[in-house]
Amino acid sequence: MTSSSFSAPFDRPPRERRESGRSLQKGQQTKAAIVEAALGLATHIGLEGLSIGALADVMGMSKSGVFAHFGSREELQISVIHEYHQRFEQEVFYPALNAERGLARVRAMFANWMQRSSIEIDSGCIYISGAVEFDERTGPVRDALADSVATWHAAMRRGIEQSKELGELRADVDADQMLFEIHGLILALHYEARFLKTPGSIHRATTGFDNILARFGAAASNPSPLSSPVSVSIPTPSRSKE
Amino acid sequence: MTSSSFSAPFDRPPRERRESGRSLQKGQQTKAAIVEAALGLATHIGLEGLSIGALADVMGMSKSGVFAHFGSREELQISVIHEYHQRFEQEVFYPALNAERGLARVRAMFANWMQRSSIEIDSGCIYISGAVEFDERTGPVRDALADSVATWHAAMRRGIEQSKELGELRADVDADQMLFEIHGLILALHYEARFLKTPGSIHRATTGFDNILARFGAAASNPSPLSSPVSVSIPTPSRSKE
DNA sequence: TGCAAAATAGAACGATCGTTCTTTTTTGCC
DNA sequence: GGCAAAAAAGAACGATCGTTCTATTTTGCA
Repeated sequence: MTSSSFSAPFDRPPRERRESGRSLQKGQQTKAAIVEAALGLATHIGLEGLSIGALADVMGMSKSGVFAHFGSREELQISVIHEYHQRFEQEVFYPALNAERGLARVRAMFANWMQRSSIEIDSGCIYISGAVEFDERTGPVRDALADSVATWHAAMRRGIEQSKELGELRADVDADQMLFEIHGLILALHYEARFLKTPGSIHRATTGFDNILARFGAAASNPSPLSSPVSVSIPTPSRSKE
Repeated sequence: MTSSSFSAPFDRPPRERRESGRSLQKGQQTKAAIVEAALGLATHIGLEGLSIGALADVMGMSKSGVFAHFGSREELQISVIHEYHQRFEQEVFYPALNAERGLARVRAMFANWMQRSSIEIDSGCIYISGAVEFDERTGPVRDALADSVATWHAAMRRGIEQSKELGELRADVDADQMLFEIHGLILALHYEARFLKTPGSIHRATTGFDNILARFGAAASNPSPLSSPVSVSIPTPSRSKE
């Protein structure tokens, strides 16, 4: 509910267009529709592949009509990133807050992340394509992208730290190390399922997560910690939705 | 030495230009120089960012002069992929064959892979950027890329299987699962070090590999398997080069 | 209903793209 | 050294790109 922590770098729009709080002006809702269409295009072909001409075709508008809402292509790209950030937040982060603080919440975060990633096997993910497109550039687009990713990573790291404080993870666990390995599972899923079309990748990612949990000290919830330490599927007890 | 296994899909050029085995014609060595320059550009800006005009500038040639060597941009991209494949092969795979069959060789493969990945934090990697650029396309470029990656994965999987046969890994280890998790470490390294500029990513990747080895049954070479199961750095005993 | 402002359309710009065609230069062998 | 072939250059093509400018339409409030 609270939009305090996760959405730190992207606060609400700076109160544009008058001081009226009434229904959206026509231009504003058109802009929102353009951003939605742009996000749909960008996930598939990337932020760099996104062109104003193609976007205008999709919208049934003229190039200049679309362009006028943003003033530059960079501003359009940043709008798409902010929109993606908000959706990620609402699909992955907020629902996980319904789970109990600690390991249950970390599990919920990963489960939600996996659900979204599974969908993005078909649609694409601008956190991943954007990283490749902007990894050697500077500027506001790269910064918006990196800030958004860093914010999500910070949220997951916080969950891991809280699990440590609650004794659900070993006290000597390196949260950054654990996050690094989890992130790798998501990236491998995207690579193998979306590019290589390898079957069974989703199961490998979830199995990898269970393996990481077992190793980083979540052995308490593991019924037989020594008999089969590999590929043990630890069920998620309390899930909020899904 | 033997070019038997790893380089399966990319055999030697089909004996172009006469049947003479003598020194390279002028055109051939120019083409080789173009491919080298193209590879240098493509690793930084991607196979899709690679333009014939920019390549001509780098080479000090005309666009049409460069173009004539390939006949199409796709053919240029495929040539770059083949060149990258060969270099990867010679830097990562072949040297690892000097290590003993089994876990030592798997360790050597990963160490060589890591060394190359560490360099590619600065230069980029077309296996990673290419996956994002071509994950929703069909055609010869995507196929060349996917085949090259799949061939390398097969080589690593073979090393894991051999380690199982030699009893250096648990008999019930899922080689695809282990490969998936290792691949994730390389991808996370690239993402966090190259895009996010997170310090310490190289150490996290090597630590992750040690963690995977410890979990998948390489406990025999681990001096104290229970005291500190996290972040244990298992030294690589016999390394061929480096 | 009228009118200013906002939203959209339309045309054109310079630049770059891959590609084709023609011409010139360079190469390698007799 | 001459000569055919290979290699490279040069110019031009249609297309698309982001962007700018002006004209037209639509909106929202008086």
